[in-house]
Amino acid sequence: MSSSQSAPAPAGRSSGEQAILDAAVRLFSKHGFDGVSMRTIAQEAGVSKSNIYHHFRSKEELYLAIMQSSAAWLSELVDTLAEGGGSFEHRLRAFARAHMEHLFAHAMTVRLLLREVFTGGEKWQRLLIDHVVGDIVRRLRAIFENGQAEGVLRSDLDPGLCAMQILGSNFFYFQSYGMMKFIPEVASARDRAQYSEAMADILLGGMLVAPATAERSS
Amino acid sequence: MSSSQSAPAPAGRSSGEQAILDAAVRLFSKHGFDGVSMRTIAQEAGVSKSNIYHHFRSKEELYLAIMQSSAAWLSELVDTLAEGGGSFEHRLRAFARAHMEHLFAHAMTVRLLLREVFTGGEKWQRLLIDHVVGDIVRRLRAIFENGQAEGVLRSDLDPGLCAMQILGSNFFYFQSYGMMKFIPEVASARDRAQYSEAMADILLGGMLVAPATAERSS
DNA sequence: ATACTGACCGACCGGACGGTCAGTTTGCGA
DNA sequence: TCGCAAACTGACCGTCCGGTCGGTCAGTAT
Repeated sequence: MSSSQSAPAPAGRSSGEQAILDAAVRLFSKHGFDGVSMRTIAQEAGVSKSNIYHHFRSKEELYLAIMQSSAAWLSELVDTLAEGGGSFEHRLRAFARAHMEHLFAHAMTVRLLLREVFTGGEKWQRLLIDHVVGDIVRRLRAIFENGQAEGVLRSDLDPGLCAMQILGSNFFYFQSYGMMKFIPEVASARDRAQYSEAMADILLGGMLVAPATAERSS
Repeated sequence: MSSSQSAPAPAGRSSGEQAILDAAVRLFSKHGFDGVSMRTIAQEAGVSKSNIYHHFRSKEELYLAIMQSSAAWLSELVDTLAEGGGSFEHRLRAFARAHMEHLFAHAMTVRLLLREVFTGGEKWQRLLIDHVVGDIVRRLRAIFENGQAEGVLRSDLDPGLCAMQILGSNFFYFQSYGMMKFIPEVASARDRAQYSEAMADILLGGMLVAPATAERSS
């Protein structure tokens, strides 16, 4: 859990610069922008504070660089999420499971971006959505639209809304994972794969024992 | 949206102290602990910085006081969430809708606590769970257990896991609300009541058009 | 009048903050 | 081997931070 989880190195980065980026990602994802000082980053990276300013104009620019490369990196990884074929149900289960693994495998980066997506300013939200979130939503939505075209998915459902259900379930699980062990009522959900499977069961088949094709009443 | 959203005033609080608490809740919920200075709070509350230290020993204690009263306050409000009777389906829909309204009606307080629940230390998580989150989970779980006892809810589902689905959906919606307008694919979900209804439709009846009672396969 | 209290304030403290700058080291092509 | 740019450093700057201190003032019980 120590070395390799960070953004790519597109241009030739000096070892020092890379150390700075690694330390910054680690610290910012844990404590947020305001909770990390340049001195701490420098110390953690094993370089002088001045050296950071040699590579980055300001704290904001460093943060920006991290966010951008993280976003770009995650965006590429999203490509691997929904590459499979098979039935609608199989594709949806595969996507949900892959997305869940994806979140935990790159937890640091995800947490970093999540903070900005949920509490950041509009400009950041737009950027992140355009480059990361949008891709995921679009891909997932496509699965649901295909499902409707195949006649397998209920035609009265909004595909975008279905996508929200899957993503919401996964993101909430990801965010809650650390504290789930303190809630005995849901402690059984600590296994990711098991949870993902159960979630798909519910979303696909519903909760009711006698499925009356769910008439919608106000 | 200006005056009354804050914790209760259990003991006789001076107008100054209440102003401090109000300002602190507003600022902390927006910018987090590290993003707010005592000077800003004092200015926003219309009192001197020293006055804050007359009422609270330190910044941490002020934050603590806010979190505790917010948690206690929300905990009381939860009582109103699931007071109804009726069928399982009706109770679940009512809870989901009430919880959703609850989140948005007290957005500031919710955001304040959410930050600590998701990214705070273990001690804070335990406290918040014991006093707020636990209640909600337990209440919701009870609904599902009743549903199983009535034979309406599928017996192979874990009630705690079902609760996670409802809560996850609502919390994710709440957190994403600000940025949903930027994602055209889900822009149709901007209406809370409509979303809540659609979510309940999916969770209750499932997504598939031919419900085969969802055999679970690995 | 006296003594005491809680609410409140302006001035101030040491230290940490983001950021700058003059200068040294290092890697590398000519 | 020289030269030069890039990498890197330590000392330093002004500002803001959380927190303290001495003191004012209205109210109030004696």
